[in-house]
Amino acid sequence: MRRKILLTPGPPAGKGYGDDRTGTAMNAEERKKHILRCAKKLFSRHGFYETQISDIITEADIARGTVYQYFKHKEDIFTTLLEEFYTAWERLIASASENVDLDAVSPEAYLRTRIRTTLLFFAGDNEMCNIVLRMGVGIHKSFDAVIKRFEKKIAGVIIDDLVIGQNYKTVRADIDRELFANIIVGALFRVSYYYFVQHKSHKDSRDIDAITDRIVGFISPGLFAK
Amino acid sequence: MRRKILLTPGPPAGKGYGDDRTGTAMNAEERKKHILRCAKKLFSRHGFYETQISDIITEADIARGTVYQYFKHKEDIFTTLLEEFYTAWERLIASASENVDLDAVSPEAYLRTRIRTTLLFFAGDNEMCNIVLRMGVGIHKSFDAVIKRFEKKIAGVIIDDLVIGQNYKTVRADIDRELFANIIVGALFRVSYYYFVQHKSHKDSRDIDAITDRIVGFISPGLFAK
Amino acid sequence: MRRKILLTPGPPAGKGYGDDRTGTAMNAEERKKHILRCAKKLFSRHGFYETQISDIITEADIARGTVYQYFKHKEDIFTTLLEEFYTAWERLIASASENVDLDAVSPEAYLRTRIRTTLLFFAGDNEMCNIVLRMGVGIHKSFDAVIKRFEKKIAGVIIDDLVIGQNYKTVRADIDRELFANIIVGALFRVSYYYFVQHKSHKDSRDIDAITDRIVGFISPGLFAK
Amino acid sequence: MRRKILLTPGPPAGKGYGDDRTGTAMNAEERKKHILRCAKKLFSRHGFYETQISDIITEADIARGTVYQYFKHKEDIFTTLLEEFYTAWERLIASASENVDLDAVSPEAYLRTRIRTTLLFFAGDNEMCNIVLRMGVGIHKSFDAVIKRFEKKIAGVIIDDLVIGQNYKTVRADIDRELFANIIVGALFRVSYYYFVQHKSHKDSRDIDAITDRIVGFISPGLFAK
DNA sequence: GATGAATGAGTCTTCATTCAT
DNA sequence: CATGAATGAAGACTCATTCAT
Repeated sequence: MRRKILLTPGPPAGKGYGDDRTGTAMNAEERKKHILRCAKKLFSRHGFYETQISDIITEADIARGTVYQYFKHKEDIFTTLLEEFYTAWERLIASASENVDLDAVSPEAYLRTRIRTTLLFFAGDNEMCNIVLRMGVGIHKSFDAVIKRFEKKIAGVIIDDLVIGQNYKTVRADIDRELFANIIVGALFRVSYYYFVQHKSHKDSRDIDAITDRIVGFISPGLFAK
Repeated sequence: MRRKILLTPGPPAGKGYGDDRTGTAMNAEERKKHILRCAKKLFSRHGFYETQISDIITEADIARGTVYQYFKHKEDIFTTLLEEFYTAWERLIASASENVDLDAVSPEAYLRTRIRTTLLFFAGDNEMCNIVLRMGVGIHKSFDAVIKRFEKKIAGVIIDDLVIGQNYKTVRADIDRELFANIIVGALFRVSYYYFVQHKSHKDSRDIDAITDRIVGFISPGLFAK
Repeated sequence: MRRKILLTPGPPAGKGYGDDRTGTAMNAEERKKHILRCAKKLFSRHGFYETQISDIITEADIARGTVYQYFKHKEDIFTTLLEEFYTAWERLIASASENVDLDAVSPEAYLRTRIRTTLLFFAGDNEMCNIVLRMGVGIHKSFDAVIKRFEKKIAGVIIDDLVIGQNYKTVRADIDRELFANIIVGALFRVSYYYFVQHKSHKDSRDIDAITDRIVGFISPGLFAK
Repeated sequence: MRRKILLTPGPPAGKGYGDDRTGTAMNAEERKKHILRCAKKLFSRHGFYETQISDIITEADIARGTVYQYFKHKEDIFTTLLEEFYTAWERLIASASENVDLDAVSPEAYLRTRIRTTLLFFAGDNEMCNIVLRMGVGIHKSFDAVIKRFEKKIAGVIIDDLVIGQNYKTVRADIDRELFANIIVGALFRVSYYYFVQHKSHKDSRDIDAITDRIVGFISPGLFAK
C-alpha cells in the first residue's frame, strides 16, 4: 500500500517548521545554506560515502524530504560545495591579479602575495580544505591507521635526511624541517600523480631521470648551504 | 550422486577452477595474489566505494565465497594493498640508505638519488600510485568534471605567472613550467592540509605570514634568474 | 556507515534456506517459478502498484534480496508474467491451427473450436485472466465501488432492453441475456477504444454512423426473432 | 509592508492567480473544473499512478495546496472524474429512453439508436474513453510494448480466419474485418472476465461448452454467408 | 481562498557477507 | 577449499498531504 488512504494520512507535525536550533525562521536561501553548512561539516569529517542523508538531516534538524527540495541528490550537495569553493577561489585569484602592477612590484614580493593568498584561502575554511585536499581522510576509518603510518614515515625519512645534512653543514641551518618535508612530499606526490597516472605517456627511466634532474636543479639552491 | 566421475573430478564444478587466464591451477598463495591484482586494478579505476565485490569476482573469475577465504572483508583487501605498497616502499628506502656512504657522496647527488628512487617507485605501479595519491578523490564519476576543472585552472594560473616572469626575465628561462606548476601545487596543497587540517593549532594570519616567508625563501633561489 | 564493519556483519540465519512452506529445497528454476506464482497471485488481487516487494517476499517466504537475484526490478516480474502468458497463448493458437483441415470441417465447427479454445485458455488461469483483462480491478480499492456500479448499470440497461424485446417477441426467446449483455458491452468498449483512442483519425458522426450500421448489421441476425 | 498596492492587489503574489490560459480570474466552480480538466488529461496519458500531484499543479498552473481545497485526496480527483463520466452516461441513456415509443419504432432502429448513442458518447471524450476502457492497462510505460504485441497478434489471428472464410465464400463478403475482429476480441475478453474472474462459480469445461455454444449461435447468423 | 515549504512514512534497490553443498 | 544462492540491514529517494502565512 503506497499510502494508507483514509488511515494515516498525516505529514507535518511538531517542530521543524522553519526553525533551526535557534528557533529563527529561515527563508529558502538561508535554508539551503544551512543544509550546505551541515553537509560540509559531515563530509569533511566522514567523507562523501560515509555521510548519510540521515546524518545530514539530523545535523540540520530538518525533515528528510526537505533536503530534496533543495538538492537533486546527495551528489548534488557535494558538487555544490565544490563548485562554490572553486568559484570563490577563482574570484580571489582574479581580484588578486587585478591589483598588481607588475612593473612596480618585485618578483619575490609577487610570489609572496600569491602564496600567502592561497594559504589564507585554505586556512579560512578548513572543512573545505579537508574535503578538497584530503589525503586519505574521508575514505574509511579503517584505512586511517595505515595511511597515517605511511604519511608519518615518509615525512620522517625526509626529516632524518635533513638532520643529517644540517649536521654535515651541507643543508642550510635555517630550514624548517617539518615544513620542508611537507613541501617535498607534496611536490613528489603530485608530480608522480601527474606524470604516472594522468599523463602516463610511456614514462621510462630516461624520462624519470630528466624529471629528477629538473627537480633537483630547482630545489638545491634553496636547500643547500653555500 | 557422484556418478560423473570422469567429468567432474576434483572440486565442485564447471569453470572458475581457480585458474587465471592461463588455465593453470593456482595454489592458495597465487590465488590470493590474483585477487589482489584484480582488486587493485578496479580500486584504481573506480575507487574503493565504487568497486563492488561482484566486480572483483568477475574480474578474477572466481566465486563469491572464495574472496572471503582469503580476506575478512572488502576493507581487508584494500588495506592489504596499502600495506604491501607501504612495506615495499619502506624496504626500498631502507636498502637505498644502506648503500650510501654519506662521506663519499655529494649532498646533491644524494638528494638526486632519493628523488629518483621515489619517482621510480611510483612510476613502477601506476595503479597503486593512483590509489594512494588520489584516494579521496577517486570518489564518484560525477565529481570528476568539477575537480578536473579546478586542477586545470590552478595549474594554469601558475603557468601564466611563470610565462610573465620569463618574459620579464625575472624567472629563469630554463624552468619546465608544467613540472614546476605541479611542484608548487603539490607543495601548497600538502602544506595547507598539514597545517590547517591535521595540526590546526589556531593558525592566525601571523603564522601564515611566517609560513609564507619560509616557502618563498626556499623556492626563490631556484626560481628566479640571478 | 554503509556497513557496520566489525560490529554487525551477519546475514543468513534461520529458515528460508531454500525451503518453501513445504520444506522442500528448490533449485533456481523452481524458485523463480515460485516467486512468479506468488507475485501473480498478488498482482491479480491488488494490481501492480498496490503490490509491494514486501508483499511478494512475505508471500513467497523468501528474503528481500532473493527477488533481485531472479528479477531486475519489480516491473521485470510483471513483464515476465505477461510474456509467459502471451507466449502460452501463441503456442496454443499455433497448435490449434495446425490440426485443422479446413476442407473437412464446417465453418461453424471451426468458429466453435476457436472460441472454445480461447475461453478454456482464460478459464485455465483466472489470475492472469484478471491481470490481463482487468477492467477496473487492480487500480485502487477506492475506485472499485464506482466502477462496479457503472458496470452493473450498463449491463442492466442492456438486459432491460432484452427483456422488453422478448416480451414484444421481437428478440429471440432463447437468448442468454446475461451473456449477451457482456458480449455487447465488451464489443462496444473495445470498438470505442480502438477507434476513438488508438486510431483517433478524426472520427466524426458520419464515421460513427457507418460503424453503427455495420455493428447492427452483424448483431441483428442472431438477436432478433424471425 | 503593503507598499506595492498597485502591483499586488488581491491575494498572495505573482502568477498562479487562479487564471487559466485566458488570464481571467476564476471562481471556485471554474477552478475545480479546471483542475479536473488538467487531471483528466494527465490520467488519460499516464494513468493514475504515474500521474503526480506535482504534474497536475504544473499543468493547471496552481499551487500545491490549492488542489486540497477542492479535493480530499488524489483519489478524490480520479473518482470525481469517473463519477461525472458515469453520471453523464446515465443521463444520456435515461433521456434517450424517454423519447422512444417502443410501439412506433422497429427493433432494429431501436438497437441502432442505442449503439449509436453509446459510440457517440465515448467518441465525445476520448480522454475519459481511454481512462475508463483501459484503466488497468494504462499502467506503466514498460508494459506497453508487451501488451501492444499481444493485442495486435490476437486481432491478427481473427482477421486471418476471416480472410480464409471469405476466400472459401463461407464468410460474408461484406464483413468489415477490422471492426469485426475488435467486436470478437472485446466480447471474448469481457465474457472471460465476467465468468472466470468475477463470477468464478466453478466453471468447468461443460459450462464452457455451453457458453461457447451460445456465443456461436449468436454470432453465426451475422457472420456466415447463406 | 491561495500559497508552497516542510514533512516523514513508505518503497525500491544494493551489496557485503554467510554457509550448506 | 571452492561455490553461489540466500540473506537482510541499510540507504537513497518519492510524493501525498498539511498548515502557517
